[in-house]
Amino acid sequence: MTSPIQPSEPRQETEVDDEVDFTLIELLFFAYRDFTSDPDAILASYGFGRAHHRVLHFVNRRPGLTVAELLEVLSITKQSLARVLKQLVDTGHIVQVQGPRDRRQRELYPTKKGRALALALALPQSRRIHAALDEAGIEDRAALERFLRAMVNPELRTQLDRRSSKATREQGEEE
Amino acid sequence: MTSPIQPSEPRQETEVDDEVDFTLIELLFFAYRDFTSDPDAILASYGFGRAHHRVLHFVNRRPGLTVAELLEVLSITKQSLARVLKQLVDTGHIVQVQGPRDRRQRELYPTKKGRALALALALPQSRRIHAALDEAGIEDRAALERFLRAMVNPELRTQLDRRSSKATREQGEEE
DNA sequence: CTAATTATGTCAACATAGCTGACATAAATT
DNA sequence: AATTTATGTCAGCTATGTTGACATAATTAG
Repeated sequence: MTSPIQPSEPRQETEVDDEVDFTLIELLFFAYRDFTSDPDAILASYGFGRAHHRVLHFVNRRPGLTVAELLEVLSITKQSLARVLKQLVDTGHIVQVQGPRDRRQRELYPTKKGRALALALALPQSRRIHAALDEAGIEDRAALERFLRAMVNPELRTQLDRRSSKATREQGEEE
Repeated sequence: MTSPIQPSEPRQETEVDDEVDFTLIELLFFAYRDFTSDPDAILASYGFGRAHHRVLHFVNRRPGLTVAELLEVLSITKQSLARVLKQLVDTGHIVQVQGPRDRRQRELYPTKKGRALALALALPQSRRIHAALDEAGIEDRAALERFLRAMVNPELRTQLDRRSSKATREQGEEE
């Protein structure tokens, strides 16, 4: 068994075996793994999974978006959405309203209950983010936002800004 | 169609409806979604999924780690790992070596083929990261690393630094 | 007005990747 | 010699995604 040659100089920050940034790849993996772990306990107590979380999040953020718009943001099929959305409607977290201009469309709105759950799920994630910003001593939050935005496929970046144009329209308070 | 009321002042950066940082939550979601999308096409052509990617990544990064260590890093059960690992072994991407001190253990090593695939999968991710760093004009990469590290649960941060302690041990070249 | 298209819903079958529980084996430890 | 540990394996279940086919109602095009 040949023992490997020890390099005379310590390993450089830039890995030798690659032109590939394994460090940041791995940091993203771990950061996101724990970031998504926060809401899981809450969801489990509702019998919900991450799919419900994503749907509720976007309906809460873009009230009045249509089924088609939601499918586009989530990049899933309508059959996948159907099960999860039905449960959220049945449990009174989301309501479907016939579109005013186009009555084929179903606009999706969170109920009070839905907004409360969306907030409860977002809170630990928000806390984690801010604790990390503090701990890391991040002064330039805007730079982090720019970086994350730049990680998104250019053709999909419109999804980032596109808060619902209907967000300020009339919303009958339901439930 | 009632046209929405235009606020007299533009929306503040700090959202009004929440003490919750929806902006960064959503940016993390989209950034990670597209970050993980890169390797999917490659994996599909091998008949592999993201589970294979994660296993191969960590075996490549921590050559010689044991099955138990891999389970800990991935936070999955051995039954979940079994199917995926078996496929990677059968296709010659990973080899299992009986542990030298403890012969019950199986140390996992990537083959040349495995290393090549791990690199091919990591390349587009690394390119995306560096393009984003450039585009966002990130000068302080260390700050980003600190932030991502701080996002990880403290008790799990040891996983970040723990490059395999056996990485420099003998590795017979196989395949 | 009729025909075609669109938005949505639904049924059925399937794939992937996770899970629990139970049990087996070999090696190490007590 | 008995127990514990590391791993493997079988069986069945769940969550979340997929495709394909078809139905309905509403809008749009001709």
